[in-house]
Amino acid sequence: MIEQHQIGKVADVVGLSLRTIRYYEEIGLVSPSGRTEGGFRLYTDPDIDRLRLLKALKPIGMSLETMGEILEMSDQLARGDGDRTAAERKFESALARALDSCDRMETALLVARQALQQLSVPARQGIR
Amino acid sequence: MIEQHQIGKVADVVGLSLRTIRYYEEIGLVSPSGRTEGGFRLYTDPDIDRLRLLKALKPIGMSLETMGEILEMSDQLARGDGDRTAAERKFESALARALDSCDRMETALLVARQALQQLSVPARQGIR
DNA sequence: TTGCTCCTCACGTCACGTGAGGTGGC
DNA sequence: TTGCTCCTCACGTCACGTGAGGTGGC
Repeated sequence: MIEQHQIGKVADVVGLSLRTIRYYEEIGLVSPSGRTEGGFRLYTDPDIDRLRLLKALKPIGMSLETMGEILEMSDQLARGDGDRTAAERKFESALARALDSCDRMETALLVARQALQQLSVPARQGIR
Repeated sequence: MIEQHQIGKVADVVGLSLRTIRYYEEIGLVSPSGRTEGGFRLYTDPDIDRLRLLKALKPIGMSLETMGEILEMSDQLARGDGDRTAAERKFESALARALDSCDRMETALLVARQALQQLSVPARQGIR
């Protein structure tokens, strides 16, 4: 029997808020695989993996729309429909752009650290 | 004579949009040092430095409110008013928290890169 | 005088946060 | 039966984007 989890537990293990998880469903990113009789959302492990991916990609400043496209392409490749090589190319290029975002973020982080250093140095001089 | 720059040039050299610069003024973060007769904003080099700092700290996910506090404390220390040691302590702790944000961002970036790698590996297997 | 740059509203958007009021399930 | 967890609206918020309609300045 497949393990089903309620939204609260999912939020806990993935590290997203209930609202965020519901919002991702609202915009069509991740829907629960089922519901209880009373309407409680039930998530399977693959559902949780999708949420984990979104949570992981969030910090690089990717829009939810772009993330949705990546998820969709990944699904399509996994199912194996459509034009394989064309789909593969699109997917690879999307991943490449995502990795570029990571690099830009890395640089931005460096700049931020330098700015913070610059800030603390003159302040110290003013005191001592 | 002090160099004055119009908002468009400032936006260009700093890398922020006109709207963003105006918004930062709206919420009290950075105001132009002057205006022309006709109402055009005029920025001096120190104004531009403040904007540069904001631009640099943005990627670490700090709220504009927090950045405002850092700017304010830095100003206060530069002017040298208030309780010096208390102000210094507050400022140092704010900077320390900012550097912590950088570290967390660094970790998040690592997780993002790993997630992207995981994504591309099974996709390739499905094709070959 | 013609363009380009700037101005102030003011509504729209993205990604949620935060109650309000109500029900499900061990 | 009592709590805790979940549900669906629906309005609020943060950090801007995006016109609309109008004026300034080399």
